[in-house]
Amino acid sequence: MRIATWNINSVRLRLPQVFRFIQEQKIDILCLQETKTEDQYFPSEEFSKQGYAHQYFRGEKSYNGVAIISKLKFQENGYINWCNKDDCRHISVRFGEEVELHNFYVPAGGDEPDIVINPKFLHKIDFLNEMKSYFAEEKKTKKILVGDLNIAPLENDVWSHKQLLNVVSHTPIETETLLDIISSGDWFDVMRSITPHEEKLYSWWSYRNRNWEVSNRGRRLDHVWVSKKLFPQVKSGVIYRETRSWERPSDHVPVIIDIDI
DNA sequence: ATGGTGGAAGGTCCA
Repeated sequence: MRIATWNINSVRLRLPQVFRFIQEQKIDILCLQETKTEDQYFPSEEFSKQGYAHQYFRGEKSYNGVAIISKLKFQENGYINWCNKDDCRHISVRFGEEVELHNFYVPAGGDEPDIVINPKFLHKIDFLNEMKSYFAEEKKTKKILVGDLNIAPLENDVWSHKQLLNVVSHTPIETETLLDIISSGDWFDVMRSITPHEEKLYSWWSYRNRNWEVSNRGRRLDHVWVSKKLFPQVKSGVIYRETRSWERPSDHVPVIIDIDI
């Protein structure tokens, strides 16, 4: 089974890229973030025609929005309004032999990494703390967690650890909290579990850098985690960099895993 | 220290 996660930054604008990706890469389950559209405008029929009949999505106008589209049948598991906000940052489904799949879009957090003066950063930290208590509680269920977590937790998840230490996405309070969620929830960070920590890994390159490929100032903001007992079933994982060179690309690229389920 | 670009809007907010 092939599962992918991709922050698409408008699913309607980039529908052709999504189709190209899921066809070429033979994706079974695709998790999208930043769909940026209300449910009534989600391109549901178009996905059905491509063979992805099973869908669960939750969006709003202009901002946020998550979707799971699948060739395989699943049951809707629901969603959580983290931080008591109905802002469409999470959905989950159950498929196969009782496997839970969570799709997250964690708040970006604004520019200023200070919870006192920046409410967006406070929201991000609160969101992470809620994730931590939620996943630390129940570890028996087999789980997969994917999404744009808007944090690059390790030194080689950014182009310059030193220069980004005070930049939102790589500050100690964020990276430490994210690593804490991973360890207290018995998660495996798939891409890092199969890649030496000395090796740079990025899934996002800013639009503001015109020559993104040459400057290569990326960050690993997009993640796939699996619960400990599922990890032996993971066969491969890849960050699919190619899409960043496509016409009118998203600033994020997909992360793909193959897992025996 | 600043600004650079892109999306949904049709203001500006957000990333």
